[in-house]
Amino acid sequence: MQMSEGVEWALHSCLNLTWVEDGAAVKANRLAAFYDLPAAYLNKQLQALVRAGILTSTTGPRGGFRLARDPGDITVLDVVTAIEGTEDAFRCQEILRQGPGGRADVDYRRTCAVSGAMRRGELAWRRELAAQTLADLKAEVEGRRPRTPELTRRRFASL
Amino acid sequence: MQMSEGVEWALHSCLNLTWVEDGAAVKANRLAAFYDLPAAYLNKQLQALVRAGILTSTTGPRGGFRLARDPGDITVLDVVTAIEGTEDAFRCQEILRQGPGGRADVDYRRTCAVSGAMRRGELAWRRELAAQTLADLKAEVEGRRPRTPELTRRRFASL
DNA sequence: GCACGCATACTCGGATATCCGGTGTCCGAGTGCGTTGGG
DNA sequence: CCCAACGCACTCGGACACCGGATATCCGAGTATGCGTGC
Repeated sequence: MQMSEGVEWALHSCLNLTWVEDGAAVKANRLAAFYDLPAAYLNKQLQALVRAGILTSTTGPRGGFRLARDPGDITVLDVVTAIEGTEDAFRCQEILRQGPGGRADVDYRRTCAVSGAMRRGELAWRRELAAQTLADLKAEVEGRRPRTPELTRRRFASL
Repeated sequence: MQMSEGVEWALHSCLNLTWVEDGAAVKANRLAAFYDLPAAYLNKQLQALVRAGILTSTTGPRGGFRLARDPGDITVLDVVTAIEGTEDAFRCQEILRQGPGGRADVDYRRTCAVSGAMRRGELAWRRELAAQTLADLKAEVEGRRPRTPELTRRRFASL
């Protein structure tokens, strides 16, 4: 079980977008160059963020990506599910149906004890990720490295 | 991000092992037939449980697998990590190192805010899974379906 | 009758193929900008 | 000088290869059993 590395890229890119001058669109090209990532592949991840309503995209010259809403309204979970999808990591195959007393008309994803235990785990995971917004991360970074906003803008300008 | 289906097999198989007569070993063959699973592949998962110290194996005639310790001392997390491995789903690639002010001598897996957020999420997940033991699941099932122990033993006997 | 040794069948264990989703790349559709020509 | 229309360069968007890990399988190593033989 390993998460797509696109999640890390997406989170950092969204964070960087909180520091650009308000309203300015950033090309996928520059977002990729920021961390020396493959541009075409990062573009694919950004598209997923657009479909999820986290970013908005503009085509043509002076186009690019920008945050679709306030950083305080974007949770870490939003970004993760945009990339990884909404389905749980643990997919109950309902193997109990093949066991003794297994019924075809029972939804074992709800009744199976094993499935329930795993679901509780993922629920805790989601709850924790949903409790943190991009604004929280932004504030944490700025508290630790105050020059980050300026450095970020400068780096984008030089790419 | 999807978990190996072996996790579901392992959890159900361990649960079944809590219901066999004390001290009896069950062949991988029978554990697989219980839910109509591919025997050779389930065997591979059971080996992982043996390496993790959750099961003990005996070769030769009358051999098979049995629980290595009390069901109350086996957590759901133990089984999951035995199959999936101990490393986190989110692997911080430390892309900050390529950004402005990135240092080669800093461990960004500890200092990066994004990495920290993801780590907190997985910690909550682990904590939840570690809070539930096989004994808990066993009790839950027996409370809901009292005839399960008997049915399980009978099914193993008929395979 | 009993004990020992051996052959045997049985089970786990790891090495070996196959398949699928993530990774990486490319070219086409659509659009805003700059230019240029005319009024 | 101002405006409009055109061409163009630019960017996103989705379609197309490639690779590593999960899935699935098989055969060999090791062992407890059961039998046969000798005492």
